[in-house]
Amino acid sequence: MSIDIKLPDGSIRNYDSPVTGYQIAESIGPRLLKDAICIEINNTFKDLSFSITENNTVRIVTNKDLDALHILRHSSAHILAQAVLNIYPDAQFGVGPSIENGFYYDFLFSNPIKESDLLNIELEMKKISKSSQSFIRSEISKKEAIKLFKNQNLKKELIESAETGEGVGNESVSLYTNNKFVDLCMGPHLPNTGLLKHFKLTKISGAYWRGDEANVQLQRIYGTSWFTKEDLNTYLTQQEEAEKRDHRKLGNELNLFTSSEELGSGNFLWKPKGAVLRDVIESYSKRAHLDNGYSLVNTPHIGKSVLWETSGHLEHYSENMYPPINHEENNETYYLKPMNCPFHILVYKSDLHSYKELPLRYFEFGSVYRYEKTGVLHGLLRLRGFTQDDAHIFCTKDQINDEVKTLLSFSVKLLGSYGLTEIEADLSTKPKKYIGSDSDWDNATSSLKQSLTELGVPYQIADGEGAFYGPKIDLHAKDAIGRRWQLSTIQIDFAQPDNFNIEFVNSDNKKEKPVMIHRALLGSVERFTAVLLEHYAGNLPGWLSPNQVDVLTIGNVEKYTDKIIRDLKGFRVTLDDRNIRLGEKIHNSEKSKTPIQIIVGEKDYENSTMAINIFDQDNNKDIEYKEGIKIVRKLLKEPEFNLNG
RNA sequence: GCCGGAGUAGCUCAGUGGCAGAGCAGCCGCCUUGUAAGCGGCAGGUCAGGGGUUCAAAUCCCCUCUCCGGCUCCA
Repeated sequence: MSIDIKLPDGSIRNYDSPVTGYQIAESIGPRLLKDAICIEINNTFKDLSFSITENNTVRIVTNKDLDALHILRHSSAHILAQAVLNIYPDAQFGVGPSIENGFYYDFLFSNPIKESDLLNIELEMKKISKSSQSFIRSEISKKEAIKLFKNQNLKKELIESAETGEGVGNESVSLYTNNKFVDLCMGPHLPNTGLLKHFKLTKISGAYWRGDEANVQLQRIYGTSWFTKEDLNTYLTQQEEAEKRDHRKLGNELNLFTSSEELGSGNFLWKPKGAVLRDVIESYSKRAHLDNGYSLVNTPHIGKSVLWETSGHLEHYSENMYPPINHEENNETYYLKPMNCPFHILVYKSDLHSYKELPLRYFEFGSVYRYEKTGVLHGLLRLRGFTQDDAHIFCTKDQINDEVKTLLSFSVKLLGSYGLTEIEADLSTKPKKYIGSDSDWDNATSSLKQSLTELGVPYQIADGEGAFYGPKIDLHAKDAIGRRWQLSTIQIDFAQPDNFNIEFVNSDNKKEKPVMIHRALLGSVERFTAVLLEHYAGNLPGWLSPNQVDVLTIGNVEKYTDKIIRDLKGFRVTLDDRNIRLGEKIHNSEKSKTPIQIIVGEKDYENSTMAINIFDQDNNKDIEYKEGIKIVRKLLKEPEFNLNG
């Protein structure tokens, strides 16, 4: 008996049945055998030792393959657990998958371990790696498995709960053994532990058992693992690069914003330079809105409780709302607003509307307050008080299609103006619990889908992730180092028009309910500022930079600098005419990340020239005056916003 | 909210039970300065806040606040 094995290049090799991945790799070449990690067969990955008994197509996965990294990291997690159990024999171990860039394993220790213990665990892992232990797969019955893991309650629970996954099948369970360490696992694994060479344990954290807040909290150890030293170093360098871009660090260094223990968590104070940056960001967006069919509205920060009862916020969202503000004398209760929509609806309701007016688009930079759990707060990215570039569009059902399409294109253009040009979308569809008719949902969802397709925005479907009152699109932007940030959200709402009973008069002179579209494009101004800072690593483009030009003098050229500052009126220019060396002035200017330095001395005054240093470019000396001013103005020009361009 | 780590001058940080420190920034002088930090001096502290242990606490213990890394959450 023999079997034919077809390889990805189309060639067919004949073997005596059964044949393993090892044997196939070996028959092709010693180099391949050395690099082989596992095999892919019928779209699943199997160990090299897996025995193939029938004709099939087989791919040898090598350490050059992206899929192999996943295997490496999964095996790294096993070795981590093995090391931990060697050092802490009474530790309980839970689950340990591979994740992006690395792996983790969850443990329950009798005494919590500390970050400083990681080094010791890492050394133990290195020992295991050096001894090159083979990973051997076996299957035993559930009953036997429970006996085997009699001292491991977490493992027992995994086996007993009988969910498939983590090596648990219906009747039997799959195990992997290396040396004396046994773990439940579907595999596949590296051929042996010796292939784990370039790794690092990175952090330690808490994690709920099986992801449920009600369960015991385990200690999770994270690590990263790679096939080559270069890859590991590249990753670690990238991490450092990301740290340098941290907006909290930059915000402090560049004097943009600050927090205070006395102020309380989740809110920031904007210092003069930061406030300028905010204002530039907001002004640009506001102009774009006003030029494209939006009306500006303005609404307060608090509203009476009846408003939040009508909107359903008190029923559905109260956990995230600040506690009520009671005015006992007047027997009134107010709430800080967690969203702007009820106020915009009140604006809508204050007039009678004709179908001829629709769509009506109300826009506001609305500050909202949400009582987020302390642990989730994160710089400007997750706050308790923040400002949405919020708008609510009131339109007819027939107008949804056009509105969404315009909106998407508006958002992509707007984000692009700030320099975020790589946009991807998530389309969230009908959840289990929802209101409104199925046909409304279907129509709205297909409108969203159609707009994404027509505008060529790549998207994924987030099945069942929509809000209970309507489907939505979230836009994500990729930054300069490839991170994905959620920014815009476009949400169709069938509920609020009902809750507030808002209407318009249609062409038959009948009252009809409009549909509402909620949308925030930058998301929150605070969060957006943080994303821009991280995207540009603090080196903001000229038009956004809080300070645009530093004029640095050599000697006394007051008349000349007066003229320069006059000719750059309207731009944000700072003069440094102190009696210190030029090198120091340049150093200070660079440190503050000012994009342009104009340097002038007496020679320049006499010749009517200037030197211009531009961020990230070669320096230019002896530029003729008018030419220099022209260059600077051009560099600082804000991008044009043209929706149809 | 939960687990773990941390909080020392405006900023970055050193200081593990025995006198509160450095660099930068600030202020005052000197240097007249042409492409990434001239020189000298002065000033700056509730060691996050409160309680405890100790002859003695920035340091050890407890509580609170704030921050950091995660988990959970983000209708």
